[in-house]
Amino acid sequence: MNGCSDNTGPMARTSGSHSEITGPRLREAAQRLFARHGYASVTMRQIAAEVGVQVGALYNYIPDKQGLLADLMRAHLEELLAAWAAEPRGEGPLGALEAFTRFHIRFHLERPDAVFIAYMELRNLAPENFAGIEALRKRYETELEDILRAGQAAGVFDLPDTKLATLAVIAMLTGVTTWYRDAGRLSRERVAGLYWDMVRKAVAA
Amino acid sequence: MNGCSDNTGPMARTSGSHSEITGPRLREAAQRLFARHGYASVTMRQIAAEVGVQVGALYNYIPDKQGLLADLMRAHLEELLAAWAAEPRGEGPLGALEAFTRFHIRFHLERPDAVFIAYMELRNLAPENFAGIEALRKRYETELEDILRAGQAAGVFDLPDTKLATLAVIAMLTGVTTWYRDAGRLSRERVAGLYWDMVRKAVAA
DNA sequence: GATTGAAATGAACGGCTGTTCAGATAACAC
DNA sequence: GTGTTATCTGAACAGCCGTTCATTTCAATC
Repeated sequence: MNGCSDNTGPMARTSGSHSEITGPRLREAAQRLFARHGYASVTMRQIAAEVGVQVGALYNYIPDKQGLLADLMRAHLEELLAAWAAEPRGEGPLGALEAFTRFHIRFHLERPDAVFIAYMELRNLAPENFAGIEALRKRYETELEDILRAGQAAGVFDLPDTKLATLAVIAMLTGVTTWYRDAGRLSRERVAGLYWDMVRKAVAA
Repeated sequence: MNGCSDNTGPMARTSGSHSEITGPRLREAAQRLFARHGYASVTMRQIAAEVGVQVGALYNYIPDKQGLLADLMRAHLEELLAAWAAEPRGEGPLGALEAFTRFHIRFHLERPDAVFIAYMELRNLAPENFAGIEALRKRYETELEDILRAGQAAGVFDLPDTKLATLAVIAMLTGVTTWYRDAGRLSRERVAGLYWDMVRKAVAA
């Protein structure tokens, strides 16, 4: 009689095994809430309510709140690196830079919550978690830096300081997540094209 | 016998009037702690300890924690607008854009804590505070947008979407605060120059 | 030297925090 | 139909949260 999402009465596992349901739902709820209100402001009870479960049940899936945050960030960054690794590049440094630009904007606009967390909650990571996650972030940065360096070496780009240019381009591109809305006047492809215009000109020789 | 900073014994006002000292010190401590650990993670007791005072004393200077955050952000943004209003502009849209670029980087690098708070703690503002502060932020954005629009009209810039270009440039410039360190290899002037090179090329006709 | 009032103390308030765990429940294996 | 095991409940824990306030302290004023 009680459906899976009918929590009007006391129960433990109402129908079928929930282990494969609750785990993902927990991560989705936490991601949404962390992005919306910030890690420190979100309580485990809020997350539990969103999942439709009591607080204690969450600890069947996570070691603690801090571990949950670290897992979310690590998963996001690893997905980012894997997706970029699988992304087709254009020809030469210019083609690679265009591929990176369009990929970065597309990937980030598809995961606003995960992006928000990855950029805003670094300071809430315990030191032992911070190191590994910062390393992943660095690896992604290096992907762009390599492209810029290759273009500089080939004389296609004019960048007096490759490292600074890397950070400037990434900051500019990531900024799109702070204002873009699906209901806005610009499509994602149009936005990516406009950003690519600016990036191309900014690094051009 | 008891110095001002000697808090080994019970006392209320050990020497001189503290009202003109404690207020600013409270704001400085809060700004530093909010920037470092995030608004939600910082407790009033931490702030009080930093000031060298008991918790209750803080409430002689602020209405509540939320009001403290709002005051810090409003003060920062008003200072930003006032400083830009007093900044000498170069000639024409290109000169104005260079002035804005160099001003933005200089101003932001001089106040890393305030900048961090202004960009990261917006979601921790109560709705009634958010509206006013968002309006100030918008006013600053408009300053850059006006420059770009003027340059576009004059044919000096080539910007298919002025609004998007505004947000892209601001994001790129503000990003400098996330990596710049005084002990690094680049001076602030050098950094501003390198960013100006990229901005100039990115918007160029 | 007595009075005043700003400023700080120290303790208290109710409520919320992350986390734990014994016990209840229901799906599954046999 | 019995036993096992994964899963969840419900309650509890100790501790911290923002905020308040009666009281104390002391520079300034008369």
